[in-house]
Amino acid sequence: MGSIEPLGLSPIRRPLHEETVDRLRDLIVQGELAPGSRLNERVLTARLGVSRTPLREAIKLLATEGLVDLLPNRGAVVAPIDPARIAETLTVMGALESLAGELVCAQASDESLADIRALHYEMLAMHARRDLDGYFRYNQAIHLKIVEASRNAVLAQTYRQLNANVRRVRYMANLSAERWDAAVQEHEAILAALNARDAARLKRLLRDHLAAKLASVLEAIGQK
Amino acid sequence: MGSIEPLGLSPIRRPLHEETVDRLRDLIVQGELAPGSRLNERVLTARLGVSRTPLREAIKLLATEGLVDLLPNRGAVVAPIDPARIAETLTVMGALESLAGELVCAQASDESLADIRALHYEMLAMHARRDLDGYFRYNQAIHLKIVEASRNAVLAQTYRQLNANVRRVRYMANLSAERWDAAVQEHEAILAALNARDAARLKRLLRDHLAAKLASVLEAIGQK
DNA sequence: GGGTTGAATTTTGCATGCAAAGTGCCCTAG
DNA sequence: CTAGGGCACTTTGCATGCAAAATTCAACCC
Repeated sequence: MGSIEPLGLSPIRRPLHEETVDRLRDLIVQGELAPGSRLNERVLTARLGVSRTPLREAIKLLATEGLVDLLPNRGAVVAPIDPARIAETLTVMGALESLAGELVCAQASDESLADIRALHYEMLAMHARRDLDGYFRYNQAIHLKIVEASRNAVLAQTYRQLNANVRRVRYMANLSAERWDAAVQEHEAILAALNARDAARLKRLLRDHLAAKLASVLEAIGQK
Repeated sequence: MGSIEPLGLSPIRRPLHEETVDRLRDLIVQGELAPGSRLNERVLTARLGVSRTPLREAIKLLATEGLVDLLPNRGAVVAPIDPARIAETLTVMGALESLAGELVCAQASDESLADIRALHYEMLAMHARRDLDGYFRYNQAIHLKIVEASRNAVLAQTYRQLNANVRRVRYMANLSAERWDAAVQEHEAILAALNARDAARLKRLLRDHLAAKLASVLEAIGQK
């Protein structure tokens, strides 16, 4: 029954196609593969060190995430960053986070809330020392944590999927100082509502927060 | 520039993997491939008349939709119908429809609303003649149409994806007469709010309607 | 000189081959 | 008769082969 693990060494290889999806997604999200650029299979197999089969499976998965566009008989390109689509995505994410907030107030464990609080203060620290990258990381982590604390796996997965598409603009959009400060204020309010488990208020705050992010992101894109 | 279409004849073949995703999804949604049954590649290639490559791509896509579970090195199985997961999914769909209702009131064209009205009356006809299958079809069509009328493609796609998973229970759950009548009443109210473009009311109605469906579905599953 | 055609090359889409992991059956030992 | 081990078969995961579609590029015609 229980097979013997070879001495702590856990050579449980993840399937190649999974690994490839993640690596390719990272390349796209971080902008290393620019929006609009073609995904040449030969080039990518060389770059990623996998054969075409798992690569193609990965490309098709990312197409359903909206990160790449499939052109029949002509391969795939990194999906362009379409402001309208980003706006649509953030609208949906707003509704999802809003639902998450409601669920969190109703049923999240105190430990989850404590985790979120901790992340919040880490984020404040990053803001204090004007570390934008660090701030983004903790900001992301907080929103993800809220969604996960909702104890609704479908919600969390849907949110993560949409999020990949939005994260791409991060690397283009350098927050204005005012917007940054305002966002931190909004997070303070969110944390307060979370502590009070005030579902109605939290819902509204999260939704407004996402709406503000939408405005900020669109402005940043517009400048490009 | 504009290439000439070969005389109206449009022999544009869809990619095989796409075709395969759709066919396989139908088999699963309609229960022809029972929950828990293994997806043997050799068997399915024979049944669908495609080779393993597009089939495997299709299976991986359906895995992200949650219709199949991937077991590394042991293939794939049709995802079991998990009441908890169905509940989670319907909760998320409720939030999405609620958002859709809001958007529809704000910005849908009068034509879209007219389409929905028409579908509504078709559905009433099916209810009148106690045609459950026809009723389900129009019911589905109405909900999809609402989501599409929101003019948010991301919302629509997300909704459709979640919906596939829920449609499976349809074929198991034979609505009680009371619940059926109640659902029709709810639809009447929804249509009224839609006509009045009363966003707040529509939001609430759609959310409650989904919640009621959730209860009904869970009960039906419970009986199995 | 500009535009068009067409042949060579590249690239994709799908099929199939090969090795490793998994499964089950049978035989044997107790 | 049951439990265990080993061997053969099946199935998956990944790599590669092959044909068709698309792209490129250059010669040619007007």
